[in-house]
Amino acid sequence: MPRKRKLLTQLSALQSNSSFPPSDVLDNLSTSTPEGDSSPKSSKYFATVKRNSSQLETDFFNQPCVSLAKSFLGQILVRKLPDGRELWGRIVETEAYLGGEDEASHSKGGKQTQRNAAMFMKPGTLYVYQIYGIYFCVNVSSQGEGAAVLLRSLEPLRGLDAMRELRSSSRKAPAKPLKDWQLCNGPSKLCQAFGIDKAFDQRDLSHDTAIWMVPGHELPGEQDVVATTRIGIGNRGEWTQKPLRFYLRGNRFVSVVDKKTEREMAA
DNA sequence: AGAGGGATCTTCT
DNA sequence: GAAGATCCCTCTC
Repeated sequence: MPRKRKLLTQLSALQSNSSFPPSDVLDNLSTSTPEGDSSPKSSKYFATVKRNSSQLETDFFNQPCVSLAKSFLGQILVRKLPDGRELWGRIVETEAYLGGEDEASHSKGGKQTQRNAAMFMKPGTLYVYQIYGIYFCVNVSSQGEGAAVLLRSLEPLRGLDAMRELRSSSRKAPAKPLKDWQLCNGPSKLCQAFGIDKAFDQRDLSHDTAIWMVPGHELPGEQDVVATTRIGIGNRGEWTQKPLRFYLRGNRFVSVVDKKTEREMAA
């Protein structure tokens, strides 16, 4: 489905009331420009009003890892940049990393280190680590000892110009401007686009002022979620093949599509 | 369209 | 000392 039409669908769903999400999400929408990027900085008072009742809290994050990984799909990650600009992205792809027994997890064997400490913290705590010396990945701690959910892809909703800047700055050739679908379709790309680095490690998603989540208005049903193997974990025995990656079927912003699994799904 | 390699550095063995 | 929950560019078919 064309993107424009999809956005229109979302918008009309919002405006035709529905009790969900609550009012301040609507406020955000109605006070933002369509572009969202060049909007004037809001006052402190307004910013305070903006982020309270609708944001996802600890009780949401406090669910088993696989359950949380699926529940994230369709929810919205919000990032407020130092200059006041807000970035919005709809979560479309996640991976569950269980503690202890999961051989592909940084917390395998139940071992806690300085790096992975955030995986053992309260649900909703961010675990950010550097990979290959140059990139970052962001996880959210879930219920369960050492368990966390990796955020793999977002559908950019607001602040796309800022995302493009952040993504392009760390690349070599100026090249062509990135397409919308290239902004956040990968765990390290979304970190770049949202300005998430090591400084966000161990922060609490339900109390931070620079990053938080709000409920999405278009949540998927069972049929819309593809469950398949995780990406880039190498050979981890039986854990290599477990269906612990989840993404929205048919969404253009997913990083890796598994057509075979999709064909095997019941229509 | 797909394969292959380089970048780059922290963490843990 | 080696590996790594990645990305991007280049080469080849």
